[in-house]
Amino acid sequence: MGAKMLDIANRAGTSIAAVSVTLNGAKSKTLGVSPATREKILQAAEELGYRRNPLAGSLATGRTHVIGFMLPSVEGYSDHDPFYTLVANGITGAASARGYNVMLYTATAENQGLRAARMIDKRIDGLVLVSPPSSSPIYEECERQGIPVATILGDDTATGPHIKSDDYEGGKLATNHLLKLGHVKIAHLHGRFGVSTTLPREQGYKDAMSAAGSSALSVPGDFNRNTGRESTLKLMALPEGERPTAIFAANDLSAHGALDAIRECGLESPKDVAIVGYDDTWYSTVVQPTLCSIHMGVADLGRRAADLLISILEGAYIVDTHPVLPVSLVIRESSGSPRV
Amino acid sequence: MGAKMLDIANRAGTSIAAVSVTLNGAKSKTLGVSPATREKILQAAEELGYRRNPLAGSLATGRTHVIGFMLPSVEGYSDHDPFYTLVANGITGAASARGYNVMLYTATAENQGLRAARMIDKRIDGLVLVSPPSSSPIYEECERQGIPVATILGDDTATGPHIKSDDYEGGKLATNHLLKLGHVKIAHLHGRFGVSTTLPREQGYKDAMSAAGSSALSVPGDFNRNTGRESTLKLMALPEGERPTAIFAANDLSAHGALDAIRECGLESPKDVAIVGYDDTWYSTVVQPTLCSIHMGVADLGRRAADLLISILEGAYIVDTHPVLPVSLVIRESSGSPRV
DNA sequence: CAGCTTATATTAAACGTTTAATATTAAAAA
DNA sequence: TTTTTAATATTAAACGTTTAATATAAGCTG
Repeated sequence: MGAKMLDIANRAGTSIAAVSVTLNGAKSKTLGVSPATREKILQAAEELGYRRNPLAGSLATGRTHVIGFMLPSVEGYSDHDPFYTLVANGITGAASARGYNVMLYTATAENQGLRAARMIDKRIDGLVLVSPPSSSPIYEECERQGIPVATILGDDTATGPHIKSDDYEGGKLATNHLLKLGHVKIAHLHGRFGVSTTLPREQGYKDAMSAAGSSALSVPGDFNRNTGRESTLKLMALPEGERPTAIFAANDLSAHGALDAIRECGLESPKDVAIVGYDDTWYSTVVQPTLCSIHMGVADLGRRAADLLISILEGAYIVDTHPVLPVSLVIRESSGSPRV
Repeated sequence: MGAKMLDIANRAGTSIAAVSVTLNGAKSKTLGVSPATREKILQAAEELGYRRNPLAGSLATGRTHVIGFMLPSVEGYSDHDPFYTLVANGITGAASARGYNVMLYTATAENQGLRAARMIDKRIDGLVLVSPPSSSPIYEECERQGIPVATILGDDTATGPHIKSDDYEGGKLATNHLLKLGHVKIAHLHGRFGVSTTLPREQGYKDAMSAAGSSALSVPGDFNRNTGRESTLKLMALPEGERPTAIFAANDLSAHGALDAIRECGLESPKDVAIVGYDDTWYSTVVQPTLCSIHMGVADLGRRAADLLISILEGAYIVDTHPVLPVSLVIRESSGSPRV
């Protein structure tokens, strides 16, 4: 139906090769096109309303100009978390700015292995993974297929590029904020073990505490609301004097659970207990009191990952394949700080 | 690198055509393969670890087995709304169950027209659009390219399949719930005009009110939190006796704004004003009080759209191209109803 | 057994690009 | 003028499938 290169070549009175080189960047070392023919070809293309067929191009070059984006399979959780929408937007934005398309995959129990392999087969040039399980078979599969993988927020044991947020600094930032507000007994509601962000955030907290001469108190958490609530209930049950007056939670969701617990105990935040969360998710502004949180530019993670991946695909020399993106403190009601 | 059909043909001592027919469904009318050769081919494929190259297949057939999914461009809004993640999950789920992949696009101001066309070019078999502007150039472009478009929650003027939720019934359901709780003065915070869900929801509200012999009162809204807040402030300023004791908001976000306003007036929900929202978004459970809302199975919208689209692509006879998915009422604190 | 039909196979032409290997022409150098 | 180099072009072979058009052999029918 649509015009193809042959049609253009015929109309312009040239060869297909000249058309190919003219219409796309000259890849050939030995082929030059004179300004005159170039002009004829461009005009013919214009007149015929030529549209390149990317499929044919991909078959010939082995490059699809498509990168994959695999959503993790945290059942009934990823579903509702705005986090991934943000990452997705970052990825599609950066990709489309560089002329790439994005293929969306959802990881499920079955497709962790072979299914994924089949889906990926030759269809994408590279893959972006978000906080994958540390030993996903997808890595091997991509290596076999020669597809670079950029990982966001996973273990950085992987060979490919790895984008993460400065969790250690975030932990410090949150803790120092509470310390500066005069709190001494600050508890930390830590994240799920096995998730790469958990330890650095806790370490930042510990270092800030010991630098201030306060003793640290970490309590169990797993990033979920209810676990945050339960751990906080235990904290609130501590005898007066030992009870923390502030809590730094490893994410907003568990901070939210902490707020539940505080309310249940007849206490009030930030008056009785100050809270700082982590992620600055959208619901930080929905919760009552609004949640003071560490912001980590989620969309930037996606943008950066896509950008890095594409640079690698295009053979650029990469200075830093393991960037650590900066975090910032977003002050809201729950920390009891006067707005700055 | 990997084995191709030619390699299999050589090893099995047959022709490429036999391999193609054996390994994929027999499309040819005139080609049969005996059980014996079939077996040889399958074994050779197994031994060589054959993987089909979908690109080459697509080039030959003109079918990619990829459907597109375009996120709308509502700046700074779609970013944060878990709604689209749910839709996306529904789509990828249904697509992958039927052997299709999903290409993710983000609509932006520039790519509404030509950019989108370029991106789509030959890469996808069909497209799913979510609440697109009623006269998007994308429709024309897809028509030109012969690509069917399934629309979720848009105007159903489009020729293609259209999946929507039963907004009229939802409006009725919400209103009847409040009526049954004894409310007489119930206001409706309507949605943005021009969005297809706005009018039916309002009509359902009006019909339920008039059936109950109450008079309707619709106030301006646009699905946003602050507008919901402002309209509600005006409602609360009405003289006692005229002030509504309940509000049905066209979505959860504006319901949330209504809660803001109620709190600002020193009132309390549900004690002073009962609220029912719409969408049953994730933050319905985050807000205080938790938000009674109409649930519309967002993931189902995506699932159904993908399913319908693929059926059309595969030439199935479609009974209902404009399904209306059922809604349900999710009772939570803000309506002041005892849990059922 | 000639003449059909059916089952089973192969050939070769697409699909629309890219690009290495040549070929031709023109300009510069000797 | 002849030779060398550079610029500009074409040819044709990939890339890996699908499928229409044939071909061959075997099994029936009368």
